[in-house]
Amino acid sequence: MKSVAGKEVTSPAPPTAREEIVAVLFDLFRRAGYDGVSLADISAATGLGKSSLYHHFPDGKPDMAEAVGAFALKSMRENVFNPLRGEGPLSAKIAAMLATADAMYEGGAKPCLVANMLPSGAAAGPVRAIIAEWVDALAAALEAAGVKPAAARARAVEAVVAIEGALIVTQATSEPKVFRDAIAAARRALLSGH
Amino acid sequence: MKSVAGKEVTSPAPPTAREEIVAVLFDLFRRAGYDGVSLADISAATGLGKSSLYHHFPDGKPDMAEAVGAFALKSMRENVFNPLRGEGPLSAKIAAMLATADAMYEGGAKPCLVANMLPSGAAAGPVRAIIAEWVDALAAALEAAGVKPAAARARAVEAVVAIEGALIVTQATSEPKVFRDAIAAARRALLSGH
DNA sequence: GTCTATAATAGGATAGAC
DNA sequence: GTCTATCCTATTATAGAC
Repeated sequence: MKSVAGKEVTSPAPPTAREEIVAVLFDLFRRAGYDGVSLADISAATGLGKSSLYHHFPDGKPDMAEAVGAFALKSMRENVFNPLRGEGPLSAKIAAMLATADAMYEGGAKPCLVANMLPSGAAAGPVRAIIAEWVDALAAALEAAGVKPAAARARAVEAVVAIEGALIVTQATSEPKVFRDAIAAARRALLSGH
Repeated sequence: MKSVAGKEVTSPAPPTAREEIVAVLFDLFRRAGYDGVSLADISAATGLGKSSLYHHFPDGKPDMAEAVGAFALKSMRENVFNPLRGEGPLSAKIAAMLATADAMYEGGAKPCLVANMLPSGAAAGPVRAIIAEWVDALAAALEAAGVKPAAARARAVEAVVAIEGALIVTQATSEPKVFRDAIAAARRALLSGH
């Protein structure tokens, strides 16, 4: 059993050492941002010396950020985006997505990697992809349930915006209720008319 | 004429040197976050040597962050929160607030200081106050227009969440439409029933 | 109030042994 | 694959002249 992004998942293959390290890096970068994490921090959190880190990530910190971005994107695809594309009623798919998101962000207690990587510009590709694919997957699910493309896209954007905004406001205020309410509001907005 | 937070404002008194510096610091910190800005960056942006900076901010970078936080809070109070508390119809107050916010964030092109200061924890007091007072001011305006306290607060939080989230998503996607749509949606949500 | 010069430290990165 | 030791640079901060 491995703990990834705050959600327990089972792995088809035993995780490599590198994957274990990346999970630790993910936690560091999403909490403090790229510029807020030093190699000393990483060394302490992983228990590895700097040279060991350079063995796994030859290009150093930027390399680590890319690995974390790819890890986060893969994790979002598997746990959040793909379930939206499956069969079944829209309400079930939305409920599954929101439950997973709630778990990943630990009810708003943990910030979003996307938000905290933005100022540095590190791993910009995966960061952009996470948002873009989230919107795409949501819009596709709404369309599959009969919502017109333009409206589906608008609702999808609004939902992702609400979740990202709620994470910022929850971090700023330490009020988990803000995140809970945002999840509930997103569910209502996404399912209105179903 | 001075340019502050992207919005032209007139000052009752001539701005002190320190205030001019803080305006530059504000721009740096909100773009790159506390950890993404070095004294060398600040020296280059202000044209001042490091010793001059320590003359104005004896405690160094944390001192600068506090000054920027206080500046941002003051700016938000004067330009965003206070207008919400005045007389007049709700629609006018909301319109004024959204127009000012749109100008300050330059249509979503510039990020929010709050979001980018969060990971470091610098200036946490002012950062928290900006969000809390924004919600309070909005809720008060809604209540003054007859909305029940609980509903007013919920709508106020949703509006601030939508704006903060739209700034994140706009930064991530470089799609200014996301921010424009969020402003429009916030206006509709805040005025529903008026 | 600003400058030049200088510390002192932290940060990122590498070499080479095991 | 990990370690110790080392290197170089950036970064923060201070001293003292003007």
